[in-house]
Amino acid sequence: MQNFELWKTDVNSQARLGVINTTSGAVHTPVFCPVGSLATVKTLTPDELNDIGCEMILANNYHLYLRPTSQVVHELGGLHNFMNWHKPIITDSGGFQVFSLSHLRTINDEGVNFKSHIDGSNHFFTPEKAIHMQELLGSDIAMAFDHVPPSCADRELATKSLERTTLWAERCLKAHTRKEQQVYGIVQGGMFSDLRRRAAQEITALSFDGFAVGGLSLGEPKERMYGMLEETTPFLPPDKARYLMGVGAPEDIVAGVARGIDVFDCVLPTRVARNGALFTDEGRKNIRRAQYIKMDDSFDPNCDCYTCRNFSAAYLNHLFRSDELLGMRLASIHNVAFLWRLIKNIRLAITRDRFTIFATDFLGRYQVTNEDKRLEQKEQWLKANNRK
RNA sequence: GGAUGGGUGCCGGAGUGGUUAAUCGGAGCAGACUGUAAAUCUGCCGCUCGGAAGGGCUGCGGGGGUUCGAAUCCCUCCCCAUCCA
Repeated sequence: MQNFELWKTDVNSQARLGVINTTSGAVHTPVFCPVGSLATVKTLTPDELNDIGCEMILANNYHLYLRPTSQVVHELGGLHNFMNWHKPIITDSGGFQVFSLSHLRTINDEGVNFKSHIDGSNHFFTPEKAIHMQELLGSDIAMAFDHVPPSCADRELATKSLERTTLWAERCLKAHTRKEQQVYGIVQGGMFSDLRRRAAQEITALSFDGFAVGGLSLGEPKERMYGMLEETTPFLPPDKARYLMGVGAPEDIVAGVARGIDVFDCVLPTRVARNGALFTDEGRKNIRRAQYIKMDDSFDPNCDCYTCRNFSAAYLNHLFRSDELLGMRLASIHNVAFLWRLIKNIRLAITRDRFTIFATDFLGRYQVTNEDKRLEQKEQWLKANNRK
């Protein structure tokens, strides 16, 4: 059985329909993977994810290595057993933490020295170690250890991280021993078209089971990100799965599929849910708003998720205003279910050769946050948190 | 009746002569969040005109006074808490 089967390509776009075959089962694509870095999709049980329909989730090598440690997870029967999720799991190598915890690490060609955010202890990550630890976790798909540069990286840094990522990719493949576990390589290249192309060519020359596009959606404007995608996916082999890392805003999933992406993962639906924002066909809406205090109807009448079937907007509003934990759970269920419904609709549209019509319709209705506001507030968040 | 301590913006609570439309919490009103150090962060939060910059008005229990200037000092009245009769 092939690791990836391409079933169909849309006639009017690059959208694809396919299936990823893993030892834990099949994953139909396009697919969205909720993120459970610490072996838990925050606030949700595996049963709830199953009820929604989720086919694959993402866990994090770095976080689990620090606690409870990869070895402990291994001794407890592996990640699936440990967290009681028996469908496919993809693990991030820790490459993203090279970016997100950049102030706690130093990097050279050999690897990355992290100062643990938990207790300050030092840990040296190498590509070999990143692969070995993911083998201990027993994920179905392991990611290569990459160097993620910030979106503002200049040409020099983007080139360096690209070269380092290629070097590390080769070492990852060489270190990999578990045949039943797939490994995906990652394309970097910053915000430079030619570097993206070069990275794609270098990485796809290696015998990975699938290919990821990394280093996007890190604060650059959306058009930029879409542009970079367009410079990358044409250089990826059609017979391997393509994974856009860390992307999961509804509009970006649609845009990504249109540009030939099969797999997405993102913390957005669950994080945003914990802060009271719910996805709707018209865009994200804050359930805390005063307008919902007395709304006895379902928050989203178009939604058939557990939350919308059983609770009023007024009740959700109350839970959030009262800081009740159930609010975060119900909102998370809704947001993950919303994305899953989006994925199902996308698949259906591709099947019927109607993807571009669907995409135009969806994007026409879905209100996206103003770019300037996004960037401004993101900056403020970073500033506030760097103080600590 | 007496003693003591108090009365500050929606609430709690700083502030004891100018830099105070008034620190800081909470509540309230909005917004952000993209391979999770995120149940986090940001802005607004007396009234009013303005898109904004900025302007006007009112304001620290009530009234009166001192002062160039008062939430802050003085007088007086009202109210609250505790204690004593």
